[in-house]
Amino acid sequence: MRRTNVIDALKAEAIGQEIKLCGWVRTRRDSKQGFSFLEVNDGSCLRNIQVIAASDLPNYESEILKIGIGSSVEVDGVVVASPGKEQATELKAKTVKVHGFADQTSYPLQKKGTSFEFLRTIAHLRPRTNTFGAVARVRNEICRSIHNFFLSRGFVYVHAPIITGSDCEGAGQMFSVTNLDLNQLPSKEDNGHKKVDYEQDFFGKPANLTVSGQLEAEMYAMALTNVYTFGPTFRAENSNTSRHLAEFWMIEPEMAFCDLQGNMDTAEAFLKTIFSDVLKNCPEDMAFFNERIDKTVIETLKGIVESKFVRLSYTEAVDILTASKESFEFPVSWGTDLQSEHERYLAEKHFKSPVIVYNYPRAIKSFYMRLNEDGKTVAAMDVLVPKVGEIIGGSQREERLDVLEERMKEANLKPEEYWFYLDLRRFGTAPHAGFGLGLERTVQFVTGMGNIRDVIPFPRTPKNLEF
RNA sequence: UCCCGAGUAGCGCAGCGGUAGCGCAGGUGACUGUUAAUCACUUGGUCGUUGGUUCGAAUCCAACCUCGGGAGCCA
Repeated sequence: MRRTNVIDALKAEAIGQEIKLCGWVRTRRDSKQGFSFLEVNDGSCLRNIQVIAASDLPNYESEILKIGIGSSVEVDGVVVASPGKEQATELKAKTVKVHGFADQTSYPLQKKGTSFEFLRTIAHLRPRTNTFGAVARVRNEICRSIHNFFLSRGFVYVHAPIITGSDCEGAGQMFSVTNLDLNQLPSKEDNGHKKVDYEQDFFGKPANLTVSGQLEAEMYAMALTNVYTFGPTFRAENSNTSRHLAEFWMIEPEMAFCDLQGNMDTAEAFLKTIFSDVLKNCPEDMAFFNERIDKTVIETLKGIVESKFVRLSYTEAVDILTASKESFEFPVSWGTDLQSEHERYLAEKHFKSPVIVYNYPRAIKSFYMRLNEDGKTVAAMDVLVPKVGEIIGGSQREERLDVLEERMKEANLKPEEYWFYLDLRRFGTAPHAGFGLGLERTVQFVTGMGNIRDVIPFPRTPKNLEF
């Protein structure tokens, strides 16, 4: 018999069908009238299906009465209309096969209140909870929506490498990749100093995990026009916040013949598509988040889908912040980077909507961002959303060889290590732009989950690598 | 990494100087087309670790570890 998912067995159309259903028991209730109720969940949706197991089943005494939370079962039976108030259908069991019991004295999950902190210590079991099941499904829907958005617009999905040889991508601290014996490192003399001899390492030179796929995406954009990367990214920063991970997923579109304006247009349409897809395709999970996690998520997402993002220059942002009566811990002045509190004020209080800030001072942004005509600012943009803060960071790239070389000197970078990046400007250069979207921050924003460690299956953070 | 706050039964928490308690879970029994079922009884703890103050420390102090909130870095 073909296996049916819980989500399908719950539909009224299923009534009368004979099905096989498999899943994990969330709770068992017994009736002395001669049957037990088993709430079974298989992750296909938030809800459970109620299985009616009658006492005349051959294994009723021996097995069914021993089923507790966490047991896995395979049920053959008929879907019938439920006399109960809480559900339309239920499954009347003809056979109940127990694949595995779960010892109730040691099974850590309960029917009632379990903290996210505790669930992180049992990351192998937490997907069996309502919240983490819903997060997994919404995260999946967001990924589907992202691919749909780009593929339907003719973007090519490019796989950027995970291991990179450029040790100065500039986006943060990197993790080393080596197969040298760390207890017996080969060394060689260099100007009288003993240094690790990387020539003996696997790649013959220092290697790291990528902190961004942007440079690689730019190379493909300069041939395929519109591309995007979607993969894991690594930062070895000692960041202990609810918004940072050492390993996270990032989406980086890169578009040739595109300026900052087009970049902002794409970013806005992109976020709106994701939010509306989730609202449309995950109504049950979103209702759950709205009820249990954050009473405002659905309203917020709907508002964003229907509204236009506020766009203002860095200079205008500084003017607004200076004019505001808000008392900030850090003073605002033109030329310094916006602090978290400033970004939050703009998105949460002043505009109460996503905000795109663009044209930042050149001194506080990366070398590859295109220098504006004023000579003081670069064509950078950050998309700020309430609560999470920066969700997208991007820019139009510097396509002029001489300007780029000048900017690299300012940043103390060695042009020879970026020879391929500079080649793009030598051979058929073109204006281009792109941005990076943090997947986990997007999942956080969409679900209302407060901690980024709870929107990725197995979070990697400083001193945390158990699973 | 910095500034706050917290670590007490499997989980959620109370106790804040005199030697440990509640709810849930687990166990036993009763009851029930039940809905995080309900009711009664019951098992369970070197109070994060190490050291100090004290006649006496879960309670006060110090260091460390872990977690949370905020900051920096950023996505």
